[in-house]
Amino acid sequence: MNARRTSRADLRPVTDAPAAPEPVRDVVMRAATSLLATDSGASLAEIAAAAGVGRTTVHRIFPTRADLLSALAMDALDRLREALAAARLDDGPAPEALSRVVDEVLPLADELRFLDAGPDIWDLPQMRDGWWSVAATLDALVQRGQREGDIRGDVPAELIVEAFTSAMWGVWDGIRDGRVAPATAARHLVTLTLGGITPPTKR
Amino acid sequence: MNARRTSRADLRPVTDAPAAPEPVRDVVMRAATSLLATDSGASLAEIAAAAGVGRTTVHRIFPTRADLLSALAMDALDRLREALAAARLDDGPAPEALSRVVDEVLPLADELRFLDAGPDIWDLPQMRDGWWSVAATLDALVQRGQREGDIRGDVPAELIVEAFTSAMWGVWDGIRDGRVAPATAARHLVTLTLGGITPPTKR
DNA sequence: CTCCGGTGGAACATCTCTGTTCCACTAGGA
DNA sequence: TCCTAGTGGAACAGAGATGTTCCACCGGAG
Repeated sequence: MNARRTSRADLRPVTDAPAAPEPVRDVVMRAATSLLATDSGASLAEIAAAAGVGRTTVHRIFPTRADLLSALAMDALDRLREALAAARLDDGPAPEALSRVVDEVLPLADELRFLDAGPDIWDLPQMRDGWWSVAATLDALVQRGQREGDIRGDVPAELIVEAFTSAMWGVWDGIRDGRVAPATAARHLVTLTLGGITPPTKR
Repeated sequence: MNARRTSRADLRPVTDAPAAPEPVRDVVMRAATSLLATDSGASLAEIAAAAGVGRTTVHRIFPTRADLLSALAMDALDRLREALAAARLDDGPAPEALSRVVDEVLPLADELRFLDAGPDIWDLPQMRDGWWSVAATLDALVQRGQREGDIRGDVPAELIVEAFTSAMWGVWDGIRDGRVAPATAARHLVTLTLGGITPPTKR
């Protein structure tokens, strides 16, 4: 399959690349991501309509609804893992790494927002496992920070990770609903996470 | 209706109060609360079964599913408002009031957890309005703290409230799923909220 | 031009949930 | 004892969604 695609591409002159037609699969997934973000109960018919394709076509690519959700979940997890990789969790002091996590993950809001929608997605074992592994990665980061004395040790790492990730979800929501300014959200979230609400002058 | 109930009660001797039979309505609401907390899509049939009553009876009390959800939402908001009242938001420094909020609200997890389940509940205008007013109350508290110099002013109040409430939701989840120890959760959450993750020794 | 893969549309069976109606039963009060 | 309100069960219609099948169409490759 890959070979065939490659050979076809090679036949074309590289110069006037005719705006490679986006695979239908991707169009459907984008539409689903965007639709499910605001309406977790969106039916396959609605998703198909939003993607501009027939319901039959959706069904040909994703035989069941679970297949579609699963593909979306895998995609989301991939992006998340890429973001964590880009944050270089093992480099430098843990708090700085956490700050990079915010910078890398927060912009993904549009593509991950749909996750908070339905429980259907979290019912997928792959999703639970994948998320668990992400949380475990962050756990390890926080624990490293605690060992190295850069993160307070009097609060369990799991609770820190839980509060941290939840705060990020909340800020996503706030951005979506217009309660939080997108541009400065990352910086403020980092400030809060590192220093809490106590003003710097009072410590 | 109220009068009739009162007069009946008055006829009984107060001494051997025969364990007043719990109104069916309350039984149903409790069952629904508990069931929806883990399965937002629970059908009325499942809820009725969990409550130990017939589906017909549920339907007699709550003509439509929306009526039931609405009643649950109102109940949850009432409890939340009571908790905020008990936290005496206007007394003393704002950070201490916030800390009391955690102490009062966190134990409500069992009764409020079902809120994170379905979007159905948040679609109710009463729920959105009610929650909005709760958030506004917290906003005001944070702003007071900022005016009085007890809460940092370089982060918008809405973002603080957003991150704070989200962290609380997250800790609820963590408790439910066994990732977070219930007994110490409130204290740790307060510690994090006030001081962030930076160890006290490093400031 | 012809063929053919991919597509869209229509129709269908099936399932599940909701909301409604009707009837039988039972416990407690008059 | 009889009556009645409240209840539970069964059955029904309707709505919506899913998954399947079949067929017509179109555009590009040969």
